[in-house]
Amino acid sequence: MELFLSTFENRIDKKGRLSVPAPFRAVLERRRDPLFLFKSLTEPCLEGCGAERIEQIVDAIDSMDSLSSEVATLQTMLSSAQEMKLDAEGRIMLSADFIEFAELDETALYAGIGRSFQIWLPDRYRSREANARARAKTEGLPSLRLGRGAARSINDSGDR
Amino acid sequence: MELFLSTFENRIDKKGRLSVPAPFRAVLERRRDPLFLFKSLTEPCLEGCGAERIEQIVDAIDSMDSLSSEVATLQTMLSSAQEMKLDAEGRIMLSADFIEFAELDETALYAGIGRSFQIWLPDRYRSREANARARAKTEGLPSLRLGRGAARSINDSGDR
DNA sequence: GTAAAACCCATTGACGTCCATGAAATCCCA
DNA sequence: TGGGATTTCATGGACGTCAATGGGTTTTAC
Repeated sequence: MELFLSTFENRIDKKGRLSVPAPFRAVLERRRDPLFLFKSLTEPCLEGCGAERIEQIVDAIDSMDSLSSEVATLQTMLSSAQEMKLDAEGRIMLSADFIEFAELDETALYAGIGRSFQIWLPDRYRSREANARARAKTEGLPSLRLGRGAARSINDSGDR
Repeated sequence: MELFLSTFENRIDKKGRLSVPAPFRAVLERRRDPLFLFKSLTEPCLEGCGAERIEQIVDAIDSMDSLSSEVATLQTMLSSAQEMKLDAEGRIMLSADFIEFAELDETALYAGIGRSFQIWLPDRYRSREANARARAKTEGLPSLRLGRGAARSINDSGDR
């Protein structure tokens, strides 16, 4: 498995240490990829990704008009990004800044969303999830195209 | 990692000394690169980078119309640039000119933004960051299409 | 001769490393 | 197939190292 999937809830100890779920660690180790965390721009959660995504942001900034507000936005992402070193037990140390931003207390919820994952206050994540499902019922589903160009409806999407 | 990322807050002591964050020092040392600081053209902060980036600016100016006002503006950056010597503890001495320009007092905030970093008055930086986040919420994110083959909107920047 | 800058050393507190514990899942063998 | 043994994983604490900081002393410049 090379994707971040499923959700996990782990405790944050007094020193701010948090175990990375073993399946996520396996993904990072296989890719030989360091782990980066940064503050989400739009939601009260942390985002986790590999170095590749960080480099894309850097390259994007260099190619843009450095006076634009978009650049300022992207720079905000970079300046909140930290390379997280895992200790021998597979834990990361969350800075006070990160904990405060995501309003975490004693437990954190990892939500794998494919090529990256998020870290949430568990209750907040669940209420967001409930909202998303409710929206899907009332507003219908967003369009989802799977595979190359094939326009499939979601319901008859084959699984892998 | 050869990029400047994350933020750090360090004190400026009575003698005007300021520690460079250890991760930033590591980047410069690995590249055997001296550190340059210059006044930002657009914001009340200092910009820090290695010699390589200074040379890029020089080259860019050389390729422009030397009579244009843009060149005069860019030359302002160069004329404010100073090579910073680190003492044995990894500190730099900020000139009174730099301190006044960025309106620094007792603490300075380093903000890593990829190939360079900035030095801000902490409160001023945080309010600017809050603005960027508010903008991201209302105006949406800069389009960054990630992943293989997906059309990268940002100027389909190639690699570095 | 004076002031500023470079150099050297001490302190402290945060962070990384190492080790111990306990729980849960898996494996193995009867 | 059940039960015991082993491994994996999450968690907690102790300790050592290094970065940040502050102060003192020597050297340099004017």
